[in-house]
Amino acid sequence: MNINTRPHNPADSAYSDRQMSVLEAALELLVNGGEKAITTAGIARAANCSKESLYKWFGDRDGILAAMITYQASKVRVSARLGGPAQSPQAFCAELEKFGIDLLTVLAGPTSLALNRLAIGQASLDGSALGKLLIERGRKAVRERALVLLQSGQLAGVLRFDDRAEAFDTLYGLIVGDMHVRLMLGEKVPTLANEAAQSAHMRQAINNFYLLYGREQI
Amino acid sequence: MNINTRPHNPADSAYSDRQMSVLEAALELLVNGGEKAITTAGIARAANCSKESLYKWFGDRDGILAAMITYQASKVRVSARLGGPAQSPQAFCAELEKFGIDLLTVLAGPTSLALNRLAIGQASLDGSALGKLLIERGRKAVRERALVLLQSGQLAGVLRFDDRAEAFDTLYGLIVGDMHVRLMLGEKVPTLANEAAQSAHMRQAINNFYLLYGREQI
DNA sequence: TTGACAGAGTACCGAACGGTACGGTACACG
DNA sequence: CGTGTACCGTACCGTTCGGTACTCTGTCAA
Repeated sequence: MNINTRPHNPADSAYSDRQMSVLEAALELLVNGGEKAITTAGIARAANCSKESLYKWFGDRDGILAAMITYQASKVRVSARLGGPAQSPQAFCAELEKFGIDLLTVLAGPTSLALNRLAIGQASLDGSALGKLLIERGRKAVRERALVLLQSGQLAGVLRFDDRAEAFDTLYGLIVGDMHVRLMLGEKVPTLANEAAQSAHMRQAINNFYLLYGREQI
Repeated sequence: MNINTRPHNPADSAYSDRQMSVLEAALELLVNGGEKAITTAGIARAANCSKESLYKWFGDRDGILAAMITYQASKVRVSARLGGPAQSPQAFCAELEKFGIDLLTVLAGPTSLALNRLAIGQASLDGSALGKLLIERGRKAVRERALVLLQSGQLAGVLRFDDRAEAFDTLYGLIVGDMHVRLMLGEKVPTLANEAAQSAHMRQAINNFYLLYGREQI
């Protein structure tokens, strides 16, 4: 059975090399020109393939958009550290800061921004299929990674909390704030302009998080 | 030559009653059907006006979208309390909680969500005009309100911080977190499902904020 | 060699949309 | 009463886009 004969199944993340190069071209179009630039003719031209192949592989235009999200999510699959329980507090702090930097880097990346804009622009009163896909494939990954990280911090005696999810929400809010929305709206966020500002913001966020959920009192 | 036929309007509303009713109809279309539903013919049909009038009043389709944002922002103009310096800590806490509830209520409102989706969907690599407008007309208002609120808290001796903007960012992150993005993606956020969950979340956020920026140590 | 097949390239179709033009109507004003 | 004006309703135009069909070329296996 050829791989091409199972097209529009969202759970199927196995794309052929040709299909991946097509999705790559489509992502570049999206990043550079927004949703308006994602036309079937445009993708076919940019990827040197025929429109007929696009429809055979992805079903319809929505299938292409969904495949773009699935493909990009499978590409960014972060190195999910296993939650090793014991480390020094300093090592854990560095781990936490690395997570924060990674989070901001991903959220501010042009491809992530473009896909989030795409899914949000499509959403309406009823739940958006692209939005669901983005949450399932993209957001849950970083959330899971953060949850095991927090748990390892608790086991190592660095952190103290009752509700892991609540602690994660707080951490996320302290790190990201409204930066994500502002970026998606096209604003130039000064916190991310240079390395120094970004590092200062991250230290501030982590410090506040420690004040709230650190084991030692202040 | 100004076409505005309302000489003695309040300086704020630059739109005539007829134009406002048209914008109201356009907003309803947007809320119910997303950006795709904002067609010139659709607006004209829903508002019982002619397409020619639309183009005379707003220039082109983008002008209609911009007018929708401007009009909605002028409508939601919150009662900006003047920063009265002295209150009891309890009164200030209630004020802060009221601000948080208002903030979440506005952000989760269908019209605000639809307009944010619209502006984000239009944004691209270069800054979006709608995004700038939304930030300028919508976001800055609540930010200013929060800043004077925080300052009054500092003057009343309840809060303690060096950088007002930094404190506001923290407060915003604690209250909103990633709820706004999840709502825009179409997710049903359980924190906003019922009054109890919302109130609990708000108390948690305010409490954390006090732990970070309250005057008395814990 | 030949047949099957995947896929590129192109032409085409119908629908929808942005924008314009025009006729008809109500109303204000002199 | 005549004239101008604002505006509605509708018809119309050019363009674009999603989706389909058809032709042609390269590849591979029997």
